[in-house]
Amino acid sequence: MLKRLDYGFNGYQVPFIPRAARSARRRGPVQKKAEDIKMCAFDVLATVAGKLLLEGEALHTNSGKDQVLKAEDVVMGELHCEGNAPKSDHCGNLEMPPSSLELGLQVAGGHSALKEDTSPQHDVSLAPDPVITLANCLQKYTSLSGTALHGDKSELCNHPEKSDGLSPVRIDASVEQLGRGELLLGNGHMCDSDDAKFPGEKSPALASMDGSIQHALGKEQCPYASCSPSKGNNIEIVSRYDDENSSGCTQPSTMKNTRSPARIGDRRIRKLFASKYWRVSPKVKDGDFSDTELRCVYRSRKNGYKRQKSQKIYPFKKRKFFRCSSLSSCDGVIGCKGAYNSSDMSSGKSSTCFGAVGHGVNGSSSFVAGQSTPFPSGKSHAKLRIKSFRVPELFIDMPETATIGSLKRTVMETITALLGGGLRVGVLLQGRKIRDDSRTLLQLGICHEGKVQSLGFTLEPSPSYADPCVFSEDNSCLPSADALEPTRCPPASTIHQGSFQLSADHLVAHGSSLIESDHDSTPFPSEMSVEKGTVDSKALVALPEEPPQALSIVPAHQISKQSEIAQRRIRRPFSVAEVEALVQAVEKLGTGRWRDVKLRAFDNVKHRTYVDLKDKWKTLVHTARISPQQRRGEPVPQELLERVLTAHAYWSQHQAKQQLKQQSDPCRLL
DNA sequence: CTTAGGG
DNA sequence: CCCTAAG
Repeated sequence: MLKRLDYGFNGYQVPFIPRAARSARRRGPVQKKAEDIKMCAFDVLATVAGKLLLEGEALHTNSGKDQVLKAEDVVMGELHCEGNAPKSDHCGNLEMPPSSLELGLQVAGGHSALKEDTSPQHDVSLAPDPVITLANCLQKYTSLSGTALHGDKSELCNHPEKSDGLSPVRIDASVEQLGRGELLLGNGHMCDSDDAKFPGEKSPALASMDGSIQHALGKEQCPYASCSPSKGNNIEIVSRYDDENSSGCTQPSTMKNTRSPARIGDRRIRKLFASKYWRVSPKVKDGDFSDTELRCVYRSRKNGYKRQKSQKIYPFKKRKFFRCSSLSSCDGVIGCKGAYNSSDMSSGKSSTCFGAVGHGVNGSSSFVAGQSTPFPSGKSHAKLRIKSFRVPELFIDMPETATIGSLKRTVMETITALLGGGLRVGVLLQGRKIRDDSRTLLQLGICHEGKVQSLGFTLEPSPSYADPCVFSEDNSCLPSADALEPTRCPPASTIHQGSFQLSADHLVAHGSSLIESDHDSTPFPSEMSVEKGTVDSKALVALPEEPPQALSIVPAHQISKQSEIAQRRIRRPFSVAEVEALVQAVEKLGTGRWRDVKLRAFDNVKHRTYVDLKDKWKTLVHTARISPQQRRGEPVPQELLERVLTAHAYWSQHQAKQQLKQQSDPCRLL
C-alpha cells in the first residue's frame, strides 16, 4: 500500500541574526546582496544537510575550541561563523560534524508503539550570539570546503575596506537532537554554554524523526503541550517574539484545539500540514471518505478532488484569514520545539510557533534573524540559525510484510534523496520572497538596524537537483520553473507565505527508489512538452503545489507584523505546460466549468484553484488579443494562443446558445 | 462551494 | 491574484 507520511522533519536551525548595517545607509550602494546571502547560506546548509544525512555516525567537531560533540548532543550542531573576527583559530575547522540520523517510527495513533526515542524536550536554546558575518562566514566556509559558489559573495558583507581583514571563518557544527525530530543547528556556543542542552532529556545520539511522523499521523496535535517551557535562551526568544507578535500564525494544533474546524482555519491548517489528512475527516457527500481519515491519505484519482475540496487545500483565498501567513506556513511541528509557551499555545496564537523556533514552513527550514552586534563598518554580522527543516509528506510503500527497519530505511532514503539532492536558500523580507537576487539590502530597505530582523531565509530543495520523478509536486515545480520560466520566475525566488508544503508532499518511495506517487499526476511538465501529443488530456500538470516556501523563516517580529498584513499568495506564473493543459481542458470542457477544468487538468496541483484557472484563461484571452510586443512574461506559443481564441469563441457562442435555449425553454414550457 | 467579473 | 456578489 502506498502510504503518505507526513513527517515533520524538523530540522536545521541556524540562528540568524542579521543586523542591518548602519553604514549601509550612509554608504550609498549597498554591498550586500540577497543573492549572496542565498548562495552562501545555501552552501553551508547544503553541506550541513549532506553531512548530516550522508556522513558518518560519530559526531565530532574539529574546531579546536569546541569540544567534541557528544552523541547526545542533538542533531545538528552549530554553524558558527565569524566573518570579521580576526581570529583564525578555527580556520580550517569548518568541518561539519558528521552525524547520523535515525528514523523513529510510530504507529498511527500509537503514541509510542514503535517509537524508539522518547520525545525529549524541545528546548532549543539560542546560543549567545556570536557575531558573525553571514556572508563572510559562508564564504569562508565555502572556500574552505572547496565548494564553488558563484557570484560574489563577498559583496554581501565586505566593504572594500573591511573585506581584507576577514579571517577564516569557523564553522562548527554540533548535533543536537530534538525529541521531535528536529534538527537544529545551533551556534557554536551551544556546546560550551549548554545552551543547546535539553534539560531532562536523554538524547539519543541519533536524531529521531518520530516526532514528525507522529504529527503526521495526527497523533500529537499539540506537541507543544508536551513541550516543556522554553528554557534559557529559548525563553528569551520566545518572549521576544511573543511580545511583538501576538497574531500568531495559526498553528494547526493550536487551531484545532481552539477553533472549530471551520472553513478557513481548516483549510489553512490542511495546507500547512500534510498531517491534515489525518486530522480531519471531511464529510463527504458521497461518503467515500466517510471512513477513516486515513483514507484520505491514499490517493485515488477518484477521490482526489473531493479530498481536496474536503480538505480545503486550496490556497487561502482570503487574506483576512491569512494572518501571519508566514506563520501559518510555519509548521506546527517544527515550531513546537521548546520555544513554545504553553500559554500561547492554548491561546491559539500562532505566534508561538514562530517564536520558538523558527518558523519552519512545511518542508523547509527557516532561519531566524536575530539581532547582531552593530557593525560599524556597515557590514552586519549575522548569526544564522536554521531552525527547522521539515519535509511534510512522503509517499512510501508499506507492504504488510515490511519491517519497521525497512520502513525506517525507506523513509530515510526518501529523506536523504530529498536533502541529498541539494538545498537552496531563499531570502524573505517581511515574509515575502525576494526574487531579485540583484537587489541590495539597501534597496530592500533593510539596511536599517531595526529592519534587519525582517529578513528571513528559507531552505528549500534545490531545483537543480530535484528529480521530477522523485518529487512530483513541489519539487518538481522547481525544476520546471527553472526550465520554463527562467527569466521571470527563478524557482528559488518563489516563495510565499505561509503555506508551503514542501515538496515532499508527493514524494514517494518505492522500496528504495523514489517514485512519483500517485496522484495521477502526470509526468512532469517538462516531460509533457516532450510528449505533448501523448499526454492524456486529463493529465495534469504535476507541478509542485506549493512553492518551496519551505522554510520560510521570518523573524518572529516580522511575523507578527506580517500576520497583520494580509498575505498574498505567491505569484506563480503559469508555465507553458500549464497553459497547454489549461487550453486542452477548456477546449474540451468549455468555459464556465472551471471546477471541472481544475479537476481535469490541475487536479493534484494544489496551488491552482479553479478561480486561478479562470483568471488565467481570462488573461490568456487577453494576451492572445494583444500584440506579441505587449506581452510579458514567458512567451506563450502562438499556437496555444490561437487555440485559446478559438476555444473562447466557440464556447462563448456555445454559452450564448445555451442561454437562448434556457430562455426559450421556459417559454416552451409555458 | 462555484461562477463570473471587477479590481 | 484578490475580493465579492450571486446562485
